[in-house]
Amino acid sequence: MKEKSTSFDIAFRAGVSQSTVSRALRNSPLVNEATREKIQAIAKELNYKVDKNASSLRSQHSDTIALLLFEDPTNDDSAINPFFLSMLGSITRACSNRGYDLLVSFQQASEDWHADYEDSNKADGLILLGYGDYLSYEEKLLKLLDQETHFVRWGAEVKNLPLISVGCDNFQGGKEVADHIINQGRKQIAFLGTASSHAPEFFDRYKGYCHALESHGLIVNDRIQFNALYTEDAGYKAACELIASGEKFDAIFAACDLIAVGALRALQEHNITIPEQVSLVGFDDIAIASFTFPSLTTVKQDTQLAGELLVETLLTMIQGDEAKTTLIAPELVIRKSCGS
Amino acid sequence: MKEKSTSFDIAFRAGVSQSTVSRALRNSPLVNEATREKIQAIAKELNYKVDKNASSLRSQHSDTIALLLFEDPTNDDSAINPFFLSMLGSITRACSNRGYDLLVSFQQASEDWHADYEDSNKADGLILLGYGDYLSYEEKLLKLLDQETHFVRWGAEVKNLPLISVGCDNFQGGKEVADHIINQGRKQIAFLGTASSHAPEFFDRYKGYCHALESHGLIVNDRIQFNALYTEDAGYKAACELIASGEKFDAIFAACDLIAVGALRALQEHNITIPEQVSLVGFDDIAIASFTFPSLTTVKQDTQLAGELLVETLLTMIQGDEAKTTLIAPELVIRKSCGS
DNA sequence: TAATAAAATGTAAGCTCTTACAATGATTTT
DNA sequence: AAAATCATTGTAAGAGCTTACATTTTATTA
Repeated sequence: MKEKSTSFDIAFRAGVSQSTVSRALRNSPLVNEATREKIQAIAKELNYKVDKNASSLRSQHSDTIALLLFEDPTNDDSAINPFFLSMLGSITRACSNRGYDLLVSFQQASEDWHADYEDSNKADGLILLGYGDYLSYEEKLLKLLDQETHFVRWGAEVKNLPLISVGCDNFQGGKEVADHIINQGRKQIAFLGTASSHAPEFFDRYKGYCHALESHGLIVNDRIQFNALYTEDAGYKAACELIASGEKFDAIFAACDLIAVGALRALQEHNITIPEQVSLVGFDDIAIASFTFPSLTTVKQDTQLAGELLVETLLTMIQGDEAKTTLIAPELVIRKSCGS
Repeated sequence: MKEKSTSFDIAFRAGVSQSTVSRALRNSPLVNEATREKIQAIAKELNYKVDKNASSLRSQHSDTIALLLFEDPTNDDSAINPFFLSMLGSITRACSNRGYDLLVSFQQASEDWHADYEDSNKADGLILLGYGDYLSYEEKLLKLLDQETHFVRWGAEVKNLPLISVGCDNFQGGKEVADHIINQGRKQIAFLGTASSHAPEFFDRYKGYCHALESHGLIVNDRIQFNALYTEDAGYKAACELIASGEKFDAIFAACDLIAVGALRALQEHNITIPEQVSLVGFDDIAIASFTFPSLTTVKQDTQLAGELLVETLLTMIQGDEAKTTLIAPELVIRKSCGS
């Protein structure tokens, strides 16, 4: 690299002190307008940019936030759930709109990700993203809390921890799905996902589904509930198990679109027609959902809004203000897979 | 935040000088093993992390790279082409495998993105990503070159600029597509994309297509070539124009999958059957491609490899070694949309 | 016109590390 | 036993900025 100029070079050329340069470049009201313009002109001419490291070191904040995306360890490192990719996109935009830089990093929940970004002053705060088996890293969250690290999570609330998060109203979403299916006259609605707090989002969707069933006088049948986590493959397998079980079912509620897509494949391979014989509904509304055949009825989570909110909430915390957990309203998107 | 400990605190507790702490924490061979272990233990106990800003400032490198993703300005800020999202994922992984942090940022080609990241020492180098109308920012690339900034681009080579890039062999990909379609007996193959150097990738695909046509004794017919850039909407519109033109065609080569998906929609709305009446082929192999109905024949670009290569190449340059431009082999993925 | 207030600039400390260089003690060589 | 070598540690100088505080200049008021 060529020799870089420093604020001293600018100061020398402008005939002022270095501190005045520093102030001028940050548009401090303390400096005379003429002086400031002169300094900024010289800076531009020399291609000068304030050194981020020096600046952050001195001021003790980096105007940077770090996004930690937790990957599904069962997933062989290739595809990331498109839903999170979409979140990533909106978070990136939200940051840039606010003049913040964004550090992105993929993590395994099991690894030593906590205690890194903010402690080393790489970032002023963290966003934690991923379908969360928060149980498996509750201990790390506690440490984060203990260190007074600023962070927000995407996802469900965690029982009795005072965590700030932004999430979708999964219970409501699950309820709307089940209501809709029931209103279409289906009675045996299988659930593909997980009814355990290891996947709190799925669990909440499941609870909403149960609630709807019960309020329509239907009973929840365990024998048509099969476990599946996050991936298309898992969905495929769960659906195969469901079919093989011999249990009757006339609808499937998949806990996320990827699972639904896998289930769709399984159903088609078994020549089960959708929506005639079986209704299928997913959750997330990833791009793929509108292209499957038949197109997939699902629940849209507004990722654009979610990204904004996550960043907004985190910045509030960084500023030292009180932030609170927000719930985003889900939106049922009706397509062909449930015989609209 | 709580009071953070510094290397001096560690030094005090360990009864050594601060410089020894600094060495110990970076596993310098200069320090005695017993001393090092003691220091590292204390550091761990105090939750100490080396301050990234101080470290980068002093050493003049940040072990960080910046990814600039150029958005299509015609796109109203919502969706990013899934292909690039996939690249983003693989780049993130490649960085983290090498212990580098990654700064991600979306940019409009028109804006003042150059001269920022490396000049301010935020990053040691840049990766430029996006379907590139490099003409529109040639001037900025020149400035980057002039400033001796380290950067790699994803995409086609640019005429006579000495730019290092990693790209797909688009010519070859276009050729394979056309060869395949022709071998299936189709003769009037429309092209939806752009035959201009404003979108060099598309142009190369087009040239490959032309080459294949000619080598099979077919002539390239301008009247069934319609402009479309990057988006599904553009693909839809271009296909509509094609249909409205009244020209005969029995196949469509779309310059990217999103265009193909748009074209698919247009064809279906006009009750044109695929692949019976018209074969349809795309490019990129985004996730959606395998879910359309019929599933989309396309050309896969290995994003996993591409990410690795981009990072690898950039790091080579950062180390001061000679790096060279690489071309990735395209792979034709045959599905149902061209009547395999 | 002197006293006071306001605006603009300068001085210097310090943010936390890395690293060249100097110093120490232990070990080996002659 | 003195000289030379090696391993380990310490000393101190920045890297380039921000900011509290001091100072100067200019405008305002009595």
